[in-house]
Amino acid sequence: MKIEDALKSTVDYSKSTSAILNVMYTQNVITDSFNEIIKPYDLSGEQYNVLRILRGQKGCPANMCIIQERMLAKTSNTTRLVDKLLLKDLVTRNVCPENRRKIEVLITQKGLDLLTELDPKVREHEEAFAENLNNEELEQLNTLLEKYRTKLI
Amino acid sequence: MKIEDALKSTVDYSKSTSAILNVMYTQNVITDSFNEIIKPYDLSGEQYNVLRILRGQKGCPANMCIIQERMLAKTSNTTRLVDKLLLKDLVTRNVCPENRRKIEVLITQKGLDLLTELDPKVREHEEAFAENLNNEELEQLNTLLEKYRTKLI
DNA sequence: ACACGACACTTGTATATACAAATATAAATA
DNA sequence: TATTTATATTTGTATATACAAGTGTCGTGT
Repeated sequence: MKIEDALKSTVDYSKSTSAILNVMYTQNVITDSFNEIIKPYDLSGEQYNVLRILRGQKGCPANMCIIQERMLAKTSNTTRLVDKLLLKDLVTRNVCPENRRKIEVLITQKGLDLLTELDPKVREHEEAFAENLNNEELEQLNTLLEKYRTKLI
Repeated sequence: MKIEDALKSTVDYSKSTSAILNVMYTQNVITDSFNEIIKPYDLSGEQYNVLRILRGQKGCPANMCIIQERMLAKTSNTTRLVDKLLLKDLVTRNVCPENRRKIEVLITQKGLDLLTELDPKVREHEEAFAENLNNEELEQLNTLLEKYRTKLI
């Protein structure tokens, strides 16, 4: 569906405007659909994202800075996200003994089990969108988005 | 920059995963850069979006439903967004006399003037991203995103 | 050793997102 | 006409985003 129809616009947008709106709107569609998946698990999308980052550490503890720079939204508040995960026993949190400014965050077995349970559903979600394109188109989309967001100076 | 580098991932993602993350991350880059533009005007991105929708009505009042369905994020709370705009005298709000369930929201001259001032900056913002692609690529990106988000049943 | 600036994280406040429940009005139906 | 159902909007609560200010710790230079 054209972006103009999705947003019920009566006028056509320029290609530049369409591109911005297409990215923004597509992200909203993806997020809405992803929220459907994790809703039963009492987990927010950002909390899931943090858990994924922690699992990616493969046992090596992550401090707040590392989590922050791997998150999609660079400005979200990692402290409070980890707080929520801590309350659910999905992570542990300890002051780093070598550098007391840092915090060591680790995913618990309960957290890992939750991710394992979600894995097939998340994969299905990704595939559902990817299947709308053939392999070449999917590659093109990735290349174009990487190029599109390039900040020149 | 590849999405793996942007998110400091040590492993490569599948094309399906990359696509999701590319859309999400690109949206964040766009939003962050747009927020820079409107920050001096004491306006949030969503508030700007509502003002744009109201201007698009060309004098015809919009009710909450109309605003909602034209917004990028369908689940945002229109009532409270309009509240904020009302406090800044950027819109007016009245109960519709024909159907007292509905609310007639109109942009004020002050709101129109603000948009006029922002127009060149917003256009520049759109162009800055669009310039990373040539005309054919930009069209491709739009087509691919429209195709990508298609929900099949 | 001490002061100073940098670093890592936390806290506070405002706004926005997400979802459910509540309210008010209009339309449909018995 | 009275009751129910649908529509339009508001309100409440929890979470997340955005940004600024605050706290504690470390590293460096004197």
